[in-house]
Amino acid sequence: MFISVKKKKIKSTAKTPEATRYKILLAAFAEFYKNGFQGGSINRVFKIAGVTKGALFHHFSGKEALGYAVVDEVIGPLLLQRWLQPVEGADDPIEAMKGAFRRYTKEDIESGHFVQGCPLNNLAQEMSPLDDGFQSRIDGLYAEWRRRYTEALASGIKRGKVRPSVRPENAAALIVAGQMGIYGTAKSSQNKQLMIEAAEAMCDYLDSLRPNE
Amino acid sequence: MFISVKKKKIKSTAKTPEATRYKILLAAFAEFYKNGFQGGSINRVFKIAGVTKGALFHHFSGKEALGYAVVDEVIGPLLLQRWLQPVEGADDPIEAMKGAFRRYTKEDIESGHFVQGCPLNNLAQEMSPLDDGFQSRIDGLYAEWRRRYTEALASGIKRGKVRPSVRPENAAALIVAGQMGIYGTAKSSQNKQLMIEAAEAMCDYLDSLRPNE
Amino acid sequence: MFISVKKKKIKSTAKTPEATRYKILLAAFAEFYKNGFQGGSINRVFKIAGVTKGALFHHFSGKEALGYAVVDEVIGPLLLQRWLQPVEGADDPIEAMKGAFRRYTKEDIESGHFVQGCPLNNLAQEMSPLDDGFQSRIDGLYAEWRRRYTEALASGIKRGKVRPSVRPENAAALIVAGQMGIYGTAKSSQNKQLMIEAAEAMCDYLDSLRPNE
Amino acid sequence: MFISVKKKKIKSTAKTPEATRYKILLAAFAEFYKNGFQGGSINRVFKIAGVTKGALFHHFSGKEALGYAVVDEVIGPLLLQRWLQPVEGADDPIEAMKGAFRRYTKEDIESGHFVQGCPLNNLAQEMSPLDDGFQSRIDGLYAEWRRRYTEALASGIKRGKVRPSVRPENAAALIVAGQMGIYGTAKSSQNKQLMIEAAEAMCDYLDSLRPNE
DNA sequence: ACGTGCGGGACACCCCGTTAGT
DNA sequence: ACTAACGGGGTGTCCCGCACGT
Repeated sequence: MFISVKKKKIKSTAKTPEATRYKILLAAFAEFYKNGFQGGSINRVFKIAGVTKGALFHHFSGKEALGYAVVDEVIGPLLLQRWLQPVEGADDPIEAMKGAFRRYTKEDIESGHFVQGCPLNNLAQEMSPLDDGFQSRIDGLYAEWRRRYTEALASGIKRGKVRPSVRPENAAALIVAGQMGIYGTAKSSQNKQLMIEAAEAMCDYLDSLRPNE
Repeated sequence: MFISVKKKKIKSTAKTPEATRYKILLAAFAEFYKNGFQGGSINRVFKIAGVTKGALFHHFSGKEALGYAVVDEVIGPLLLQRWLQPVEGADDPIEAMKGAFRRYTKEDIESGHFVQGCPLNNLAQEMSPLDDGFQSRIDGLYAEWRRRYTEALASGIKRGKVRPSVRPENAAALIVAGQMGIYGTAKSSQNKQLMIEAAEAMCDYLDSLRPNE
Repeated sequence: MFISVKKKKIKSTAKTPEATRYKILLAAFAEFYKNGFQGGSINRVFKIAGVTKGALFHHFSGKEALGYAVVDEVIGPLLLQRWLQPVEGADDPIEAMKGAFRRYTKEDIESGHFVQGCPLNNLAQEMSPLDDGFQSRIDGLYAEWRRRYTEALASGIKRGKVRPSVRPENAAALIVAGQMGIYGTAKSSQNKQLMIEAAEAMCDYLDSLRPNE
Repeated sequence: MFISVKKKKIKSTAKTPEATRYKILLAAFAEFYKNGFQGGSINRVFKIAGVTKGALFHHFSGKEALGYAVVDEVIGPLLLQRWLQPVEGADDPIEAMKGAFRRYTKEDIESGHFVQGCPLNNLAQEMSPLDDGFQSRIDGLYAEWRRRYTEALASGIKRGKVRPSVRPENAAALIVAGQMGIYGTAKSSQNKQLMIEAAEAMCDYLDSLRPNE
């Protein structure tokens, strides 16, 4: 080499902590979504995120903390946006639930995501009995979900949109559980048709909650 | 030592290969039930089974084969006995389903097993997207389950025990999925009351399939 | 934001570099005293000192330099004050040595410090064969100690307070070594009584250096 | 390659568990002797021993267990052979102690081992305050050492070889402690001459225990 | 049919040090 | 003078599976 050009130190150390942290979070979400929490690898997480091990451990104190952050900061907001906001303040809760349900099952079938199931449900099944931190976080999300559906049904009863003999708590419990079951079934069968069938039956069930005219 | 007496090999190796194999299988079932397949440890399995690693690898070619055998030889028969036989040839399928459902949810609540969920569902959620061997075995079991419930509902329609407008395939899909969801919910909430509520709602749904008289 | 008001940097960084440096030094002393140099953690040091890693590396170029500074600036002065000054210019060196010895063994037994041994000895045992920088510093301190005790004994001989057949170098070597050994024994046995016994024997030895009257 | 010669599987898996175990033990002794227990590396141990990590963890459950085994199975016997057996049943305990002392200090000076100190003392200084398992093992060895020296001195008094005014417990405590101190001093000063001087002073002290004739 | 010494790779954690910035 | 993001490498641990023996 003739002329020794001073290597411009690109060295994109970057110092954009929020962005770095979020890259890690998203990579961890994907890793745990695919391989589960126990099967997920921290080494793969930081490689996929394109950061170093040091950066990961700077932002998260360990695998557990990373998992908790995924629940709190990724899965929670996702749940809120997908399933809770659509029924919030809806005039006809049954219609709103069916709408959200049809929309997202369709989306997940088309994108192929359905074979990996619901991220929240996956973590719930794997980690709830093993780790209290996960258990309380996950149960908190489900409880909130049930609470809002219960409210929506109760206010639907008041406005004559839902049959008065329906007990909102029980129905909400079944709706949420059924949803988990449908996603779980679809995942284990890897069968779109089956998902559609179960979704139709769920819509039939929802319709059965309407007042007999 | 003057005379080397051949030690009489009492060595209660016992030569009961079937029993050995079954001990391993049960220990593996318990281990995977508790920690999942990926989180489960072969080392713990053979220690709990009270055999050596060599014995385990003699009977099963590896962790994967052991997992498959657990599905085929432990979980499958369990499923059959618990959920399929009670509705087999029942006069009133809805009553039979409700009966099985009420009985086993009660049992699992009392024994505390409910916090660990359904063994089949656990494996399904964890391994279906990761391993085709598990996926096909598990889906086979669920498919059989749905098939028999579909049949039971169809024959119920013929005998006037089920409303003719019910589509048996869809209803069976929801019943099976709902069951998974209810067990999953109970596991992640660790809440008996919630399990009872959801079970009640499921029974309401089943009643809604009866003919309007 | 229209007008960017410069936040008045109250920021009590305090700009007291000497104080910061000393806090780090003391924390490092404690950490290395407890866990050894290799087992000691820089991360713990700066956390205990209540400063950041950056501050630590600003004042000390690395772990090694920090360790050296602990020897030079903490352990050295401590040694001087405890063991050297009391015999400095003493009329009866044997009495002075016994006095210092009795006083500090008593103090360390009462405070419980004796179970952690002598900071200098600890570092000496761990690091002398591994690192020349430590070795020369530590040996320097011991050499100074022996030198002063040798002098004290020699001048004691001149003044008739010490038996002339005593070779001051050898006796000083044993006194210093014995002291190390006694602290080491006490530390590994965690036994006060043993420390007292050995200290008594040491005092007997010192008395044996007096002239036979 | 024309003729595919079946590679004779030399594969010296060997299956000589005792030999393997002992190789690991010796390598661990050397590693911990040189770098201390905390600074010592399991990775280096099994590489030096010429075995694999699997073999190491088959024979020892972890670093701690390996360290304990080094104390029990290497250092203990060494201590016994070097310092305890020579005074066992000796007619003149003082002569026997001086003999052992002169012999081994000479050996260690010539071999150069003295710069690494006494293996037992090293571990004692490092680990006694940090780990109860080490502490009790090490203290056990020292206690045994003191016990036997105490006995030897007591029986020496009876036989007129030791001055009756000597308190055997105290003297034994100082002898053992002094020995530790001398080895420690030699190690930290890396100075042969100093070791000889201190050893001479120790012999003088031992002579001072004889009856005044 | 079963026991065990052993192989080697992956994992989570934690460490010390650097550097761009304030 | 001091901060925090970040770089990587090393550590002890544990795991699954093999192969030789009995």
